[in-house]
Amino acid sequence: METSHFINSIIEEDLRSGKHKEIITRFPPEPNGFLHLGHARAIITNYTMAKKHGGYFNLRFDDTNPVKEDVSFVDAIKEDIAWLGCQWDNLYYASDYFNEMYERALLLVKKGKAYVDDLTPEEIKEYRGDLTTPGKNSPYRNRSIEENLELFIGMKEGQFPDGSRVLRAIIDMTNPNMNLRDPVIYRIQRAHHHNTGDTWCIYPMYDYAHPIEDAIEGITHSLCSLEFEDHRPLYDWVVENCEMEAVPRQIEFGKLRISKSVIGKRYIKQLVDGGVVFGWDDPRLITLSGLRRRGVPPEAIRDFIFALGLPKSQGETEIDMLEQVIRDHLVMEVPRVNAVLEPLKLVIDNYPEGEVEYLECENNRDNEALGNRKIPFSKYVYIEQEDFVEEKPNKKWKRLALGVEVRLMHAYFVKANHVVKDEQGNIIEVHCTYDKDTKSGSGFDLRKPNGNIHYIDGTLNQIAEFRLFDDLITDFEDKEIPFIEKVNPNSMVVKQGYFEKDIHPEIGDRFQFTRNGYYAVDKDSNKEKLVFNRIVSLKATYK
RNA sequence: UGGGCUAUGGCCAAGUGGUAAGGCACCGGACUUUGACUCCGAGAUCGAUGGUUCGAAUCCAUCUAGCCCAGCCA
Repeated sequence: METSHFINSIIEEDLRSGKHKEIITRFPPEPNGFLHLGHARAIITNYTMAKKHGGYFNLRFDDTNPVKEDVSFVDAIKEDIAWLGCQWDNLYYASDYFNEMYERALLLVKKGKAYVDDLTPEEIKEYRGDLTTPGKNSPYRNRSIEENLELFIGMKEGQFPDGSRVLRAIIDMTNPNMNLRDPVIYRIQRAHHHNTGDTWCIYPMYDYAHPIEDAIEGITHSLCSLEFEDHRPLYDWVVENCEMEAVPRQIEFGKLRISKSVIGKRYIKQLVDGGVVFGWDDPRLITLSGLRRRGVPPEAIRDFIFALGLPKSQGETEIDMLEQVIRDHLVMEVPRVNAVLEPLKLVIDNYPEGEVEYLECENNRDNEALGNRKIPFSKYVYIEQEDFVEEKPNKKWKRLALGVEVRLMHAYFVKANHVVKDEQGNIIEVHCTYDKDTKSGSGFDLRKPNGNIHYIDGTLNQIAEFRLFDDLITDFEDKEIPFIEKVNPNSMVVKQGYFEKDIHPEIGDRFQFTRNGYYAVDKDSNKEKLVFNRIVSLKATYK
């Protein structure tokens, strides 16, 4: 798979020039939510860059803020990454480095590069200035090194209440880059940490912790998204002033955006917490667990990510592209079977009552390796309601209609003669006659049918539930409407219909339903009923 | 209005001075026991303007538009 983006070029240049002998990358999720498609880009990119150049790839949980994080996410994140096929070489936690971070902070204080500030959060904000106004130095900025040392140690020893003081880097309060206006690097926060328990009551801030984590692990290229570009000078400042031996390089790439979908963790969380969806693994979500449950193969996700490249531009990719990559993956790989989602009974008047034929049927016409199977056929069958109309509407109609002959795929030509309706005028039965000379496989070619439709035998079948998914969110443009009110009430439509009798799939198994789409067996299936998720429909040039 | 970044057909994206790859979508057409698949074909002068050059999407200048930054979040 082609990966010739600008980051790849930088890496190859670093290898060629001898700057690095091996490439070490990392994926540093914060364990505070589930992974989504956007993370997939980061994971796959980091993994691929390391593996392609013979290096290694670390998974590191960026757990520097215990009040926001939870172990429950750790296992889910690991599962998602493994599912994507990006097995990490090392598993680390930022919290493993708390001690070293603390020592390096001490070093900064001793070098006169950091100070303890007693300003309240509100005051810090005031002193920081704004986008066009330079900040002012904190009155505590010129404390002596000794005093700073004592106070910072005091912070660590738990002598001060939460939020009463912070450690700040001494950089430049007038810098046009807000990140350099004496950034806070340690805060006091008495919270139980999932990894370090109650050992610490001070926790490092991301901007301080991250470069140290990278340097400790010898990360050569620290990839992140565009919003951290402004943080790079601070990243470099920390590496240099903390005197880290290894010098990782931060490189930023654009975030992934997908049309007609929500990708932000906080938006997805709203949907989950609001009970709008089943959970983080709802098939309508583009979380990795949601995509997995829906039936999307991980290879398709990787191809999709590669197909997009790794730009710094800020576009939004149409979801159709993802869907097409998924189809491309499934078309040759999965069996093509039959299902009827909205059944209409077809009675073949001249077919003997009680007789059953088992007809030969390929599992995938374009992939013989998938073998054959037999499907039953008898006097009563179900076809899709949308495959019949009383009067053929136009020349392009390639389905059944009164007086029209079509082929029931793998079986015979049938011609519709009359219908039976209920009191409300709904068609409940279509009566037709079949021509026994037209049996599939017989080589009959004296007439062309008006199309080919599929069917499920009227009694030899199993009932199934089909879940069809549509856009979760509508009205993306309207910024006035609260996000949660934009949820599409028809984002999931459930149909009860029939599936072939002799196929007994496992959860997660994927199929193409002829003339309909790709489906996967959902975990809600049970002995009484199969439940299928529609992964993606077949392309339709009619309708 | 301070700083950082981005700008190639409807969407994504190659291209880094030599005369616009590819994918998705769309529109034609062929094939077809899935209106699927497959296969042909159509479609941009590169945000704007001005300059440098024999020659520019690629270099320079100016402008315009969009995104990000004022957490003791990551």
